[in-house]
Amino acid sequence: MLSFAEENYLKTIYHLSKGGRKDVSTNSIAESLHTKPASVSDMIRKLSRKKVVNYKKYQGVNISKEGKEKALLVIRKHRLWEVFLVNKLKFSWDQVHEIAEQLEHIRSPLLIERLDQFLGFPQYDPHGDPIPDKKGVINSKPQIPLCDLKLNDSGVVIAVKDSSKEFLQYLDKLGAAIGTKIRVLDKIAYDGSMEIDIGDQKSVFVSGEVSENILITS
Amino acid sequence: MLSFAEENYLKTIYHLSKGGRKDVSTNSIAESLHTKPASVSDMIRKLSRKKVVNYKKYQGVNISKEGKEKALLVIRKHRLWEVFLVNKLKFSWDQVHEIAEQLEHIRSPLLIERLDQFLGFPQYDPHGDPIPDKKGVINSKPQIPLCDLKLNDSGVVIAVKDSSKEFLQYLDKLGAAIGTKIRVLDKIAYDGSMEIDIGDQKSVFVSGEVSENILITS
DNA sequence: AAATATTTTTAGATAAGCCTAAAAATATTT
DNA sequence: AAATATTTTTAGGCTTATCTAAAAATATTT
Repeated sequence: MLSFAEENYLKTIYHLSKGGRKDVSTNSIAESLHTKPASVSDMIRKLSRKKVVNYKKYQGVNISKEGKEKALLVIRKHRLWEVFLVNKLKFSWDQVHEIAEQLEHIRSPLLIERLDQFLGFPQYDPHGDPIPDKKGVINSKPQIPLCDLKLNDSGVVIAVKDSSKEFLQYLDKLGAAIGTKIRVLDKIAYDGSMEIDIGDQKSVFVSGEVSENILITS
Repeated sequence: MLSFAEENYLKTIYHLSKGGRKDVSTNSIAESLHTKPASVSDMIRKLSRKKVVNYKKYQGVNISKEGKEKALLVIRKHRLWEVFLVNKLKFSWDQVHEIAEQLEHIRSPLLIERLDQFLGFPQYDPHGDPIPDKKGVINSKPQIPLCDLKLNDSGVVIAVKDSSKEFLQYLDKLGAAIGTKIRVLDKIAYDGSMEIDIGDQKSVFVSGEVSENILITS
């Protein structure tokens, strides 16, 4: 059985190996977890002994089949709890991440099954991320970063890449919650920023960084 | 801030100092927590340094005002989560203790407030135990152990002293859930067992141990 | 009250998870 | 390809929470 710390490492390795390529570096794990590379080396050896990652010294790690299943179960729990917090307890989408970080480690398969049922088998969490099923299978709709849209393209906000409080509160302020229609009015080559129309209501400028973190379905 | 382990010790000390008298022995704590007396000595010193218990070597511990508040907050969380599991997720009363043991350590004052509201501000958990309010205040109805009733006395099951799976499943089998009327048909002096009428429906014999763990309101 | 038994504490280990500092391996420059 | 820079690992410590074994204090018998 994995400890809380082991689950957190595994989850991070899973997330990092989605964005980048197969092998994940020690430093990137340390950075994600706000820990030191030396601690990561230790933990990786332990995860390797437990067969949840494949590891060759100095070569980075990649997650094993078994490890991926375990990571996806933690992610499933995290996202289901987020739905609970928002839909049932009326939290806002920027308040739930930290609490779900704790709740995701509660061990009880029956609890998760019942929670899933209680919530009506939701497919997506409040940030638009897909919820893996019991077996870890994810079915996600295609998501395109806002920055990749062409001039005059439009689409609907379907998810966010960054779930930080700060970013979500900024989106709230813009009125660009999930489900909002967005159209590209202008693309500024100089700094990658964009002028966009939000919900056919107002036009605003957003930075390149923001446009990378808003995910659109067309 | 207290660790999970510290919270568990504190909760146990609180419970033990309710049943017995003021000073709680090292051995009794060790027994309750399935740990060794040496470990308890260590932990007590730590809790004492943190001012949540009063401790004089070889004299046992008693919980401080501050410690009692913290213990009651953990108990509040435990009992609210039990209500959630039974009322919302349709768990049976014998399934919830272990899960609540995990959930009680989740740290988020807002979460507990919202959960309380979501559940309709319940006063009692599924085992009949009173739920402390935000400030740790408990208002509990008088509870008398079944074994203290006189011949022909009757009352309603209001709570159970033992919340173990085994005991609760036995009560289910008897049909003696909370709210059930019970009348004393006979008291066997020899071994402390009793013959009782359950819900005006059937008469059964229960052992002295069982009759100590069923709490009645008259 | 002396002897014995019990309880409690201390001493010394162990494992998990983290750290800093130094060494080793790999990558990048020149 | 040699020198330099970066990344990763190892070595050695620290804290928390546990343990066993032994010592010290308290309780109970005789």
